[in-house]
Amino acid sequence: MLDIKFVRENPDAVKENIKKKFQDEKLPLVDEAIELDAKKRANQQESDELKAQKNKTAKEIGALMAAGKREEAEEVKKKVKDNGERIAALDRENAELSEKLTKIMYTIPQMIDPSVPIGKDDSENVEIQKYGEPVVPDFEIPYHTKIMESFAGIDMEAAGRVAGNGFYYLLGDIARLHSAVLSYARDFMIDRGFTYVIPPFMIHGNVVEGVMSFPEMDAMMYKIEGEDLYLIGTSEHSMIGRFIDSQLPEQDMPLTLTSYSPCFRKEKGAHGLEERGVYRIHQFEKQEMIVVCKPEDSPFWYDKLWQNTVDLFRSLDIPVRTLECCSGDLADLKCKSCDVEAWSPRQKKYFEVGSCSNLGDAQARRLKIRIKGENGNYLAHTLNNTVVAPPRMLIAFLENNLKADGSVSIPEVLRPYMGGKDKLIP
RNA sequence: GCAGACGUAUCGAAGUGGUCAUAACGGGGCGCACUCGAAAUGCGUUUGCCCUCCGGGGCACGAGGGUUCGAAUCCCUCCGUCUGCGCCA
Repeated sequence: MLDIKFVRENPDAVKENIKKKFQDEKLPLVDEAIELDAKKRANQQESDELKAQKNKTAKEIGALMAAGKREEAEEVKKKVKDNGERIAALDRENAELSEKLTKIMYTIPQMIDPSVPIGKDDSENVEIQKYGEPVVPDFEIPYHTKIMESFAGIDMEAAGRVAGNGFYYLLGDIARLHSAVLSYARDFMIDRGFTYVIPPFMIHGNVVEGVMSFPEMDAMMYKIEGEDLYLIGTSEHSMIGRFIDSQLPEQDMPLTLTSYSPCFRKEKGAHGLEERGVYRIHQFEKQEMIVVCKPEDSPFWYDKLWQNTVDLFRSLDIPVRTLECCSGDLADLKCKSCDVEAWSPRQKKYFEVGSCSNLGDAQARRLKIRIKGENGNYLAHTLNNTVVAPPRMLIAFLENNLKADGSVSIPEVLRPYMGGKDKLIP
């Protein structure tokens, strides 16, 4: 979300930004917003003036009453020009204008970072880094559910009966591997100075509205019946929600947090052939990183964040590449983002395992997350990134560590979490 | 979940229809003075948002409504905290 002042003063830059994101249909919104804003300000001024008058008169009456001049007070009372209705009408109209304006402001995309490559859609995303050799072994890599089955590690059928499509039972070593990856990821981030957090897994509607757009909410969030509670789609929701309407002391910056949570998503929309198994599911677990920092520090943290994910995957012998989102593929609230993708030797291509975003001050403006500095307050910058999100991550893990004999080797860093085992044998 | 009490600044807290909102009183923080330095003492300072013709104006006493010329104060709804009881991993 942009600052309306910025839009007012730089309408051309805002329009240029919209064009860069190939959303020309949104161009008229800019002038609409400016018009609504002007109307709103004029209204507020009139309303404020009337209120000033009203306050003044009420005070006069008060002074007379206090002085015991009851009759004079009654006189002034009679003369009070009742502007109440006019004030109420103006305020009501302004509430409507504000609502309309906010809706538009939510729709106008964030200014993208100048470094973001221009492109229409994800086909024009740009590879910025590649680590490890994307090996294609000389034996066939089965579909990930088949690998899991060879260890008696998954029961999709029962999950379907019990909870429906999009759920899973993980069993035995595969389940242990799942927990091991999360524990390892947690410690990996703690070692890098992040504070471990377990947040609420359900949040109120107003927090949901603060952290995402309505269409997103509708497509993702599960609501608890009869309660003002939603299951979180990612811990980012409750992690950022924690700072709603707060002023953070400047000396505490940056806040570097790593949170664990289960994630629940409706995943409305098409499910392709490659999205079977545990690739796209209604429930998964995720270790996440969140940074709240001063505006000038957010580019530094952005690079640091996605690099963390790359380092983690490398330590597990999984080849990865990092793909920067081009302007057209960038979500409206983000000013820069990239996906970390892991190599799939079965599909012979990379697939997304993490997503790193710099939201700039967009979330902070919506949620009023400010930093209290020596020279006044200013909006914070917020960033988030996936550390690791199993069971999807296990797909990459199993495919890359599978040996010809059907065993799966356990990288050294993970062994302490797997009871010392160096390989899993079917 | 039930019952009672409470919600005012950085903390404790006063105010119960008008001159009481930067907001009494006290603590904390910061600055200054005294001191070789510190403690003690004294003086000063210590919210955020919106609009602005830069003179100023408006809003916020948990949140939202209502009564009134005027609400921290009276009424209604909701939220939260504490205490007791109940229930529970």
